Amino acid sequence: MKDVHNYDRDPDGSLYDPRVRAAMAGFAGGDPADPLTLLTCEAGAAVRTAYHSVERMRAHGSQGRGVSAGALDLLLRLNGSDQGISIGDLARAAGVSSRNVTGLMDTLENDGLALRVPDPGDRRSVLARITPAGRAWIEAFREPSRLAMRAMFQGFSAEELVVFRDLCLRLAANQHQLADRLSHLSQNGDQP
Amino acid sequence: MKDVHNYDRDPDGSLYDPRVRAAMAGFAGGDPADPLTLLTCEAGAAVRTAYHSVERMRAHGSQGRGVSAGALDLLLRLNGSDQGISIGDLARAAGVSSRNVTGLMDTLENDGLALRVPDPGDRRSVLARITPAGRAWIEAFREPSRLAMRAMFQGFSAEELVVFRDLCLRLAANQHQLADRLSHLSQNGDQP
DNA sequence: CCTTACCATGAAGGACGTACATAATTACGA
DNA sequence: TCGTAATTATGTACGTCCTTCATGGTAAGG
Repeated sequence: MKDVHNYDRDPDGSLYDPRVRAAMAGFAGGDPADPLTLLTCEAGAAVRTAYHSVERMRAHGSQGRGVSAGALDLLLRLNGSDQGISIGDLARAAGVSSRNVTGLMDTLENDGLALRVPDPGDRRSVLARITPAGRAWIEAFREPSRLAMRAMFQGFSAEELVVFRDLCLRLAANQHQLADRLSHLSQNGDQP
Repeated sequence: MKDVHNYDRDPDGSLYDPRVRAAMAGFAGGDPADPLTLLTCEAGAAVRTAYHSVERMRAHGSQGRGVSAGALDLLLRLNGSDQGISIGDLARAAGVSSRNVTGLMDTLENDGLALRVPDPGDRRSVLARITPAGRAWIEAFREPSRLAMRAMFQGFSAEELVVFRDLCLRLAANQHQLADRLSHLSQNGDQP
């Protein structure tokens, strides 16, 4: 499991993964008129790597306390709301299926960190709400998590963090727009 | 599953997710002497979002052709090598357990896209090698994937792609250094 | 030679995520 | 008003990724 992390640096000083580049060169490779394809492939792989790193750190901090990654996501969102959030809204906010949120809420409810209350305005709907125990859990989680996050982003300036967030969300926005277009294409015919 | 994607923009024009910020404000929140913590939390959440976007696009392109995300990762790496790569090396390169790579190789071998050959230099080791069918699969996958990647990173300049890759890998490098330090700490006593 | 370390894999399990079907409820149109 | 369609949460059933621990085969160094 020990990963010999030999990233290299391009002439401009930016990091890259030589193994990824070797793999992608044979894939996106030969066309010199299209250097952007190689770059996008490398960037896509880098996102994957970064995500795994974040998840691993998160696991160290939360999994040891009995809450998994997806459940933590929900709990943090619930912590930002007092009256509760419906299952569907949570699913849309997190970009996952509502069935998934139902399952995560089951585990949170079993642990006593959240509970379901009926939505007074819609009897089909269920509001998920954080419990005092949930808030206490988050409170205990706060400081170690803060330190871990700071360590993860060690060496990042505030400007770099902002740029990073912006690039990540632009990626997500592009994907979403694309997915919408694809689903509309498959629903309708062809030309507008 | 339709996600109403209402990201907002900070005064400087950079994207942020208001729901994440609301959740994180209550968590990393109040301390005005430490604005970086909120930023790091937002950045961490953004990585997660971006990763899911990439995975979803990848699923559209490959899962429909019978190869899952992890297996595709392996196949691309194998495509960059002719004589083959050992299971352990693949695991270290991808940052996952070797057991995991064994399982993914099983599926690739069942599909005929890769095969195992004995390592002439070490009879314990097994070299994973791509087959002609594997290369043909990749060839067929190349053009749709290229288009999808270009669409995903639409609006990204070459410089932004480089910066993005650099930031992602710096994150991964930090995490790795941190994990090493933690494991050493738990192995040894305390002070150096 | 023999102990130690390494390699791939079997076994078992956890977590995330999906699709489809269903019952309850709401919304809307004739 | 009544009936049809849409929405909400959830049951059922899967698939994939990833992990840890245990095991048999092999290499390396004393």
